[in-house]
Amino acid sequence: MSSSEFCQCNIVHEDAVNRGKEELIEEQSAEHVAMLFKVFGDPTRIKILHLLSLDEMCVCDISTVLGMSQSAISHQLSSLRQAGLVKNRKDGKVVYYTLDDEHVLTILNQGLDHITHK
Amino acid sequence: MSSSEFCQCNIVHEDAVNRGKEELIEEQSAEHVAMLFKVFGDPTRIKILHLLSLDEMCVCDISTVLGMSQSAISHQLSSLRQAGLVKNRKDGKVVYYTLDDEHVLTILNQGLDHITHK
DNA sequence: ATAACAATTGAACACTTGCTCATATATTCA
DNA sequence: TGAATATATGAGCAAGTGTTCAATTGTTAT
Repeated sequence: MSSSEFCQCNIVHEDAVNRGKEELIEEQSAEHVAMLFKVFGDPTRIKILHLLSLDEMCVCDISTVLGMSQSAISHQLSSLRQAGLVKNRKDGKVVYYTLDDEHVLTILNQGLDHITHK
Repeated sequence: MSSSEFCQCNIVHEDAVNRGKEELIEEQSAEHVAMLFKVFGDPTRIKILHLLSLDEMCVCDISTVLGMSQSAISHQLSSLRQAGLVKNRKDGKVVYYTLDDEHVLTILNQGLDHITHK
């Protein structure tokens, strides 16, 4: 019933703590998932993902629709690409972006669903 | 086929842009969803949510399991509470936390699913 | 080759975030 | 009441984020 270096409490619930320690998600997984969600955690990126769920779009189209600089959009697309949420194809000077798979859309919709049914 | 103030491109795809503008997610919704995902976008909060999916836990238990200060955990629980992801009940000096609904767990699992099947 | 141009990239900067430390609040018990 | 203690909160700070601005890359057309 002793306390740890991190907690001055005397009444740690041992069974809950032990079970927690056993089944604790791996550090690596926690960071990986957090990184994934972090990418969804910006309104500009949400709007981009939503747009790409409608149709393939080039950088210029997206920046026009969102009323933001092409550079800002390009930076965000870079994040989305790195996170594996979008992919692109090049046609001449123009680069077209699409969602990488529908799993991405599922997560987005889950979020939209959560905020509307609350 | 003209450019806007935000984009120097000459070849905007009008139909894609118009459709995008029509169906564009509302600013408010985009920010709301982003805020939700942002809360999932931290490894500590992921671990807390995962722990709470196993069992109700008090602040002290969580800080013991995660090896983090009680203050740090309390701050994070405050974020989670504000986002409506967890709720608490008070029993004497001890405050027990649980997930607010299983919708929260669904989103978390969706994320875990995504990173493992990739 | 040279100009034009869609997209990318890097640096800089304001702003946000997650922790620590110190303090406050609230409940229990002597 | 006063001491002990579980949790919450506020200030401060190092690290991270999203935008802008300037410069670069890679492709097309003259």
